[in-house]
Amino acid sequence: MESQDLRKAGLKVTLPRVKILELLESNKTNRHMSAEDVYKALLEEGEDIGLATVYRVLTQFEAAGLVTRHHFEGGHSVFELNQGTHHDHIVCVKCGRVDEFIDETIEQRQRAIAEKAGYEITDHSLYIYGICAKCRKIS
Amino acid sequence: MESQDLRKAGLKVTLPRVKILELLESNKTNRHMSAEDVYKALLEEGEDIGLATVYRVLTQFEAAGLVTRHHFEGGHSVFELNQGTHHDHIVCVKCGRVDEFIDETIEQRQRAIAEKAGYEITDHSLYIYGICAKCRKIS
DNA sequence: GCCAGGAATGAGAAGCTTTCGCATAGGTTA
DNA sequence: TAACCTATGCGAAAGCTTCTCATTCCTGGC
Repeated sequence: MESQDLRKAGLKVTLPRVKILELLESNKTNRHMSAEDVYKALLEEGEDIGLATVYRVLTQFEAAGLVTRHHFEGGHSVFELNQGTHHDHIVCVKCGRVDEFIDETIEQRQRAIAEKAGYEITDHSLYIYGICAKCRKIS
Repeated sequence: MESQDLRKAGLKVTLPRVKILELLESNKTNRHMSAEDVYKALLEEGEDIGLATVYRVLTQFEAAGLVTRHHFEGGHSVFELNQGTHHDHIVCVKCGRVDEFIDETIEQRQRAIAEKAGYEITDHSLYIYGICAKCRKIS
């Protein structure tokens, strides 16, 4: 039940928040959605939710730790529901396809590097950009 | 001599391009400048170069391989002169300080991951975000 | 179940970075 | 040096994100 998650996060249970959370949880195929994507998907469902609200809600979700915001190249952000474990991303520069991966070796090295540089690590982002198998066949 | 670099890159030797390249080469302390930074620095030098030109020139430099464009969090880009070897970045979220590091282990792992996922790697970006030693003392 | 009060929403305007269009100025090559 | 073509500067415009504010909607208490 989504309303429980919202309450736990200290957020009022409102229709836009429930709908957006439902959408993110149901969207198994494309787990990485931009604010615009979310907005359009809601419109198609017949929900009348403003773009400003989508941004507000997603920002609140991020603050509450429910979603993670990724800054991809091209100047726009995508949001992803936090479920399961941490992972990094490999992005196809041709078709925008996003794959995920986890590599504990890299994670360890990052922690070691931050420590050596005197940093207290708060976050990290690793993106590999490339051309996926499908796009390589085409071109 | 900067004009040689420009010619080699297939770019006409114009005053804005020379000035921007000089600025990037001279700026040893802050090697990561936003377009706005470059624009302001040029104004302070008395050069009358438009912001649009700064963007255009930096984009051309990027295409020519002279500089690299980094997409930091916060929705703006910074540019860095390509000199020496590839490296990644660790950014202080408090004061904006940027340190660099190289880790061959991580590089190797990335290549292996891309290959396994069927990608032909074109680029990658690794940013570690944290709080630097100085900022940790303050707060 | 209903009401009051404060928080959330929607719509449009505004902010920010980045790009575009066009007339003018500036390199370049012969 | 002259003519050609490209680069520049300026303002406008685009794209994403945030803000403003009147209106609507939850929530907790009755």
